[in-house]
Order: sequence, then structure tokens, then C-alpha cells
Amino acid sequence: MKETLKVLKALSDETRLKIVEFLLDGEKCVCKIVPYTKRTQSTVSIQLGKLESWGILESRRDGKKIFYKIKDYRVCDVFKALDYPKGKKLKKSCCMGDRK
Amino acid sequence: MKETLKVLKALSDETRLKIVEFLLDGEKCVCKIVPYTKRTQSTVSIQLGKLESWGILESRRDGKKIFYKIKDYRVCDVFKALDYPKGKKLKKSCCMGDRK
DNA sequence: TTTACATATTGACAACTATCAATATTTATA
DNA sequence: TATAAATATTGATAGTTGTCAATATGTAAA
Repeated sequence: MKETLKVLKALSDETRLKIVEFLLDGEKCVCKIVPYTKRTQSTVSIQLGKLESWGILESRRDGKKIFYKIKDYRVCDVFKALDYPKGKKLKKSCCMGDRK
Repeated sequence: MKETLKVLKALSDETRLKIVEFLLDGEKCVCKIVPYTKRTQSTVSIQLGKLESWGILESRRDGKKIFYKIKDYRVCDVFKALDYPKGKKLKKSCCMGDRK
């Protein structure tokens, strides 16, 4: 699949959009992501898996918990382009700082 | 459907992405869009209809021909955010000029 | 008004996708 | 080692979506 299309597809589902938006201000534990999205644990896990396999997110384990964060910063650019979420300031770490 | 999601869904299909990209440098006739996308006329017509109903494109008739152009300039911002198409300069008319 | 052209609509269909409950796996703790 | 906690995987299913051929609609020209 084309690179551009991959990023757009990643954000074109409500659950995934919510997940990525939730991660705009930094790394989060799955146990926090699940209640935020209001989907079942399995559903969220599946979507997290997709986002990671597409290179949008990356994860790390810390004890029993797993943390996800944004890996492909183009999603931040897309959020900014769409001025979403409105008024929410995106952390430097997401949009500028960590970039290679 | 949420506004942000609408724009992202509009661009998350290969045919629609191609159409919008083709229109980045201005209005085009359906008869030009169809061969560019390499899909059947009916398929392109359906996707054009969706894009228009979602407010992404708008159309005008000129004799037997119908011309489509970008209406929601946020799609241009998304393209720019993704640096796509690479190296292609977006026309002022799309990205700046016509904006209200 | 008949014909040809341009585009839209319809109906059918296959492919894909998101979702959930149930179960499996992995890790830490008692 | 047995148990509990956190997350991933599986299997089933319902709903959505993109596609096409065929047909309809609208428009201009002969």
C-alpha cells in the first residue's frame, strides 16, 4: 500500500483516530487507552496492533503493562493540518522534539 | 460523522485519493478524471458523488460536461502535511487564493 | 425529434473491516 | 508453583464499501 494512503487509512477509523489523538501528548498505557476509547479490550488491542504494524505507533513493555506512543510523526502533521483537536496544544515531544 | 473523520475518510480510498490529488491544481472535467483513475466511469461517478456529498468537492455543468473542483481546502493542508505528491507544487488557487 | 455524447443511478456481488466474547499468553506476585 | 493481572489472539458475525455492467437521465447537435 502506498505510504500516504497508509497514514490516511490509519486515521480513517473512529477508534484508531481516538487512539492516536489520545497519544498526541505522549506515551500511554493500554489500560488507559481502553476506557478512553469506550471499546472492549480486544477491539482496542486489535487496532493498536494494526497501528503498530503499519508503523504509526510503537510499544514497550514495563512489567505487566504495555505502553504505546506515536512513531510516525506525520500523523501529528495531519492533526495540525485539520486543526484537531481544537485548541489542544500538541506536545513538543510529539511534533518536534523526538523527530529524527 | 465527525468533521475531521469525514475529511480523513474522504482520502482513505485509493480512487478518491487519486481524484483529489488530480484536482489539486484546479478544476477538471469528469471525462479527464475517469481515465486518470483507471476505473470505470460508474465507479468514478460514485466516488465523485460521495466526495461532493461530503462537501469535499463541488461541481458545475458546462454543456454536456461536468467539472469538479476542490471545495474543502483542508484536503490541501493534509496533502501538504504528508508532502504528497512529492515535489508537486500546489497551485495558489487551491491552497490559498480562493479561500474565504 | 432523433441521435450521439456525457454523466448519474441501479442492482448484484465479493472483499474487507470493526466488533465482541471467549480463550490464550505473558508477567509479576503471593 | 499457583494465582492474579494485563494484553494479545481467535473465531464468529454483522455491517460497510468498492467495483462493475447495465440502464437511466440529461444535454447538445444533426
